[in-house]
Amino acid sequence: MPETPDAKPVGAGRQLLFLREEELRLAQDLLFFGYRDFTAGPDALLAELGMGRAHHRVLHFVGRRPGITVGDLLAILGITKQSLGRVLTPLVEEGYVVQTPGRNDRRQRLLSLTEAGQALERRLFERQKEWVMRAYREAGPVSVEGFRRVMRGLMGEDARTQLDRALPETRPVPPGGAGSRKVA
Amino acid sequence: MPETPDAKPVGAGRQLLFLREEELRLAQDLLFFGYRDFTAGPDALLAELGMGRAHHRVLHFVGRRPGITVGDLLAILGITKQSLGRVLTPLVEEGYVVQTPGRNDRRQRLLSLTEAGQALERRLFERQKEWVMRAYREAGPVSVEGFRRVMRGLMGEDARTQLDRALPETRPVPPGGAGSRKVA
DNA sequence: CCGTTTGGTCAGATTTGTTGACATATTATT
DNA sequence: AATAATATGTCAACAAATCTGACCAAACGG
Repeated sequence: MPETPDAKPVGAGRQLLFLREEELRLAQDLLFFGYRDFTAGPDALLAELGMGRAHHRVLHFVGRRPGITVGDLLAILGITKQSLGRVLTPLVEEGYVVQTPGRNDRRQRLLSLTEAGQALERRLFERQKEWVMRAYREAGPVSVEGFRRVMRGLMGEDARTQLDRALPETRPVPPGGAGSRKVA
Repeated sequence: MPETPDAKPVGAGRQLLFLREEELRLAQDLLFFGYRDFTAGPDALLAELGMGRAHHRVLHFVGRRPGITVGDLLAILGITKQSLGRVLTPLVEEGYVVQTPGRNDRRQRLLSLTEAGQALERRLFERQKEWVMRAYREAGPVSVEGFRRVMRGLMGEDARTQLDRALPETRPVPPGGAGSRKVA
């Protein structure tokens, strides 16, 4: 918390206020341009397949949490089930995503990627990976850590909770193999 | 540049690769959630006025570069003039933006915000300002600098150029006051 | 058995983007 | 002066991704 410039010389206060405002407008610019160009690579690839960004998001989050329920996916994406349906149904029909009934609760349709789904998600990921790695390399590890902290701060409470649940604790690679599939 | 782990023990290499991939997937998550929540505040306000995010972008960039030409705005936004038209025309009709013919080239319609436009843009900005300031405060100045560097790295060449042209060099406040209104 | 939850679906609307074709005014070139 | 190029606007049709509202079916749970 820097000074609240009320008793300060007026010129300096003005300058500080100006800088703060300019700083924040710059943040707006950076987020607009950065996010747009961050998504440009996958967008191009998706367009060739007759898909859009919404499909990518589903592939991404299903890939991230295999066996996720429709309800949880809806909560993460923050959209209605009708909107999700129009993207998810084609993905299932075209063999990118499978739905298996939950064995505790058979109303649930647990979602996971097929081989084709994993392959497609990977192709999309690779594009973004190259792009992000370039930015990370140019900026250096300290900046990357700062980037992560600020981005996390830009998230609302709900999103933070979801992110933490999605990534329990940078789970280390299970040395034995694919053995630790508990809970659900 | 960190090590390029080619001659390293295999286990460590695996681990590094895993972390790198997980790191990058985390970046995807952060950008998705962060950008969404970053825009949520203005979106809500805009909805009340029957406008959308596209209107905000026009108000933002016109406010940032008063007197900008339609062509330059199109280049910044990266959309077609038809798309811009459907957002810009209402903004002009409702008195948020004015078009004044360029005095060098009278084909141009130089865009700037009216008083009402400035007021609206400010209301939108204030919401985002609070949000970003919270994130900035929580993260601290070093992280903010890192955030800026990474975001800039995520931008493509064109966007970087435009950003630099938009903000010639953190122009200092003209000490005389509001006297530098030339051009139009 | 009955109410709730989980998920799906149909229908219609909105916002924001796209192409393509043309029109108008103004500037630049020949 | 005639012609070409540029800056902008506009009409029409279309697509992607969201929304709301209504309704249905299967399965769970008391």
